[in-house]
Amino acid sequence: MTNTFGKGHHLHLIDGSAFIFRAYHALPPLTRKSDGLPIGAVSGFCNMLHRYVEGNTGPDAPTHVAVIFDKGSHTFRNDMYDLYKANRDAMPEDLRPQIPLTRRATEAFNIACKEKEGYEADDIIATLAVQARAAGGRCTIISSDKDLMQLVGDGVEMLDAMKNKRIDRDGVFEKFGVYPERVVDVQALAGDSVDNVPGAPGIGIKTAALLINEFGDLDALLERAAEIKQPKRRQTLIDHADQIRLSRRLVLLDEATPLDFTLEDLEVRTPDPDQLMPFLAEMEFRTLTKRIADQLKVEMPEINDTPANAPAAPEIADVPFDKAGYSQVDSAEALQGWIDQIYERGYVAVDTETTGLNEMTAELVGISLCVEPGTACYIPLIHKAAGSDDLFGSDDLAEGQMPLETALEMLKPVLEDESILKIGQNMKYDAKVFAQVGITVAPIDDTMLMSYAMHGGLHGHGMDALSERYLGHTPLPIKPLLGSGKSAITFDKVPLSEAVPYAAEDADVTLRLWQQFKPALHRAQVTKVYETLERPMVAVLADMERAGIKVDRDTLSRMSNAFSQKMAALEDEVYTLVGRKFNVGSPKQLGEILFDEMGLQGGKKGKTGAYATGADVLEDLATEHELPRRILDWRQLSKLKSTYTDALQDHINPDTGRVHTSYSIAGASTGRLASTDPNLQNIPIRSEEGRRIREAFVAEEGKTLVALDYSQIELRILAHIADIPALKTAFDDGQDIHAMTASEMFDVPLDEMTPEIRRQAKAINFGVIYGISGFGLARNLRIPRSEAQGFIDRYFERFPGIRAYMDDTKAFAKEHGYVETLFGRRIHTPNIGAKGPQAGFAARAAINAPIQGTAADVIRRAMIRMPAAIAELPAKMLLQVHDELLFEVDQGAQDALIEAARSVMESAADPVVHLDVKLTVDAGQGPNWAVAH
DNA sequence: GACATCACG
DNA sequence: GACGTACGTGATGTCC
Repeated sequence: MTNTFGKGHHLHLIDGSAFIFRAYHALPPLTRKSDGLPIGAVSGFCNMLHRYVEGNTGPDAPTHVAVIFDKGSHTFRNDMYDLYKANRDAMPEDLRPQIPLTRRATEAFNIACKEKEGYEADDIIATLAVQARAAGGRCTIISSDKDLMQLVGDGVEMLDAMKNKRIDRDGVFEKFGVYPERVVDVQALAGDSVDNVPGAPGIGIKTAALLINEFGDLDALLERAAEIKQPKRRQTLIDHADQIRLSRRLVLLDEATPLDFTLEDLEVRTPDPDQLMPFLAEMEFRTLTKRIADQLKVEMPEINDTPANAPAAPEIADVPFDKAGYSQVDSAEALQGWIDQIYERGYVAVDTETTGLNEMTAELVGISLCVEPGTACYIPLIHKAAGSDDLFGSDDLAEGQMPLETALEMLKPVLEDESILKIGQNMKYDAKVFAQVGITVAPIDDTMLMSYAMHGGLHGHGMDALSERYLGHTPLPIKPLLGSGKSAITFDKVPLSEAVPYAAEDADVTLRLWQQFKPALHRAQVTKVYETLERPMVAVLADMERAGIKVDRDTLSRMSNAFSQKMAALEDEVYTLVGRKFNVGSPKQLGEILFDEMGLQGGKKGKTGAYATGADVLEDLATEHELPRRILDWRQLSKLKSTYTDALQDHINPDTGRVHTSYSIAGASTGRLASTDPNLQNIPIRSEEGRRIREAFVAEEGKTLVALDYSQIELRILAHIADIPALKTAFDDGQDIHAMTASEMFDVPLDEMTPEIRRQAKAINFGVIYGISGFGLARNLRIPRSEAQGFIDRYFERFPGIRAYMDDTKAFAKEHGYVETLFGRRIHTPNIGAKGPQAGFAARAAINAPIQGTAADVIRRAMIRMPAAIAELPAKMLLQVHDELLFEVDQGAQDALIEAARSVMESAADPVVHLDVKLTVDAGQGPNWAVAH
């Protein structure tokens, strides 16, 4: 029988989540030998538990112990403040399936394992610690989390297990400058960027402690804030009193969490070999199993991690590609066999076949699965029987297919199962296809994105290229199956005898790439980049693309007609000026007319022997003759009509009435997204005529478009990376950065600044980002090269950090073959050591990449956090344009959306990177994009 | 399919 | 001392 917990008893409370994360990050991504299941965190966790149990001897040993876990992501703190922990990076997806295993591990060690839905582990810990103290016993909290320090004192201590350091009241004072009972007051003022507790802006722990010690406690401080001597500090506290009180409620732990167990239930129990040994053997931890078996003096259990027991782990190179291993699934029984295999392994490579490349209109035709190299299947679902598509033929389905609904019903639980990792190549495509049939695929891994994280800048990341490069195998091409041109067919018309080997092979290739990339990711030190910047984008972008944006066909159509008329008029004028008709859209014909027939000067032929007739050339010629200006006007209209008013109409989805772009995550080498089909990242804005096209991008009835864009993000990042104090100060003071540069460069006081001088300085600022050269600047500003070089020299003189950054970056690229963003994204620069003009290109690209890439990383982080931050609002994120996010929101909720989204965007770098320069976000709203931007 | 041109950040 | 150059994208039309 157990005694009532009380004097003489000693309770240990282990912060389980802290153990897990420490284990996960301390170890390389180990996988279970028999089947590749990610198991690194479980391994580390077990070792830590074991070490903990071993260390519990002597008079100070605990009499009671429990490991406490978090449960659920939504807690009562989110109800108080929806941005609480909103800037947390999502849990790595290879960690998620390991969480339940750490619970099992705890139980296997015969240690109590507690959690409660809607509460953080910290609250349970607080409740138990207070109970133990009230009962007259002692309590040690095994954690280094500063949020728990408020509990210390009167029998409660903390123990940092890694440093083996005990923290008592004096230890807390050392950390916070106050004793435990005032810790929440200090935290409320200082805030916490990790948990996104706002606090008071500009006040850190030191200042907070100073204030609390002076006034006694937080309530007294807020009440008597007017007495604070420093004016700025005084105003901050007065302005943010509510926010500070909210922060205190967020950091204050709930010491009365309702629990369905008592302290007595936590009494220390000795390990039970019959529970522990089978678990360790199942995890295939050889060393640990042996050690514990010896200590418990029991027999070492057999561990079956050999290929005989483990069909999934043969060496990749050993298994040849052979279609004999590819089967067609034609029945529920056969599919169930595959599903059983998937559950045994915990992962599966998936690929979908559809009727087209556009996920919004394409129909699901079949699904392929692979759980082991060389063994894959294809589940055809709606392939048509041969000849069924004849003009008067039937629409019969081919033989040997199971019903679509049955297959989806069976696969849905697998594809949505938290503990089953779904592996794909370009998973955004497959995720969208599955979303169309009501299946939310998660968790996922994506071989295309793994390659992008490791090999960005080196080569493309399409499956065929990856397979050839990393598997030495050329996958079956799709062309012979579908044909080309007018006679091309869709995949549902492909005979099953050809479809099965093609589709199954794709899943096979994907799985093999994954087995190779998964450990390689860690070796290349880009696991973090992949986990935090690549993989989470898949779901975010899939949702945005599926949402689409409403485009008003009538507006476009009317504009198109107007453009046509203007173009026709311009054409007549052009023909009169030239004296005959010709194709105005042909640069070749135009060049010959301008320079050969009319004899205008300045004609330059490019490498193909044709005259250049670009806008810059025509702009120069416009002073000599009327024709170039007409051509320029015509070209502008032609561009707007063909690319925008006409093409955009063809992209309006008939079902949704909206335009759905597709973003490539792995397209641009710097980390930027690219938008295609249609490209919605280059909708006109710079010219007044073009800008009107944005009027056709409208909000749905009763809604409003909201646009938020980062102000000068690349220059701010440059100021941080190159460490330019003058730029930093200017940004922090909200100055006009180009005017400030001009003033500094040309010794003109700000109040005497002219637009012309400012324009030149602006060009220089941008030039710096692009890897400035005298030639390039001269051409851009249309000034002599020597003058441009003079500007650059002066710029370097005024901001010496810039030149150092450029030189350092080039040297780094030469030495390593890549450059890095602040978040660790690597952009390879294979041409950096080349001879000739190539080297110049590569050097400028290397200088630009960390700046452009860091900005891209920042907005990616904002986008990844955005869904959670706006979950409670009637709003959707629709588009990203490099430094801008566009939302659609119910009328009335605009201001709430702007507040939430701006907060996410402005703090997107936190807590991984602390920028010396603050990021600011401008917001606009309106019925259409022209107004909102 | 290459090239020139031009739309965006 | 000469070389040729601003960074990153995608779509369209011409021409071969």
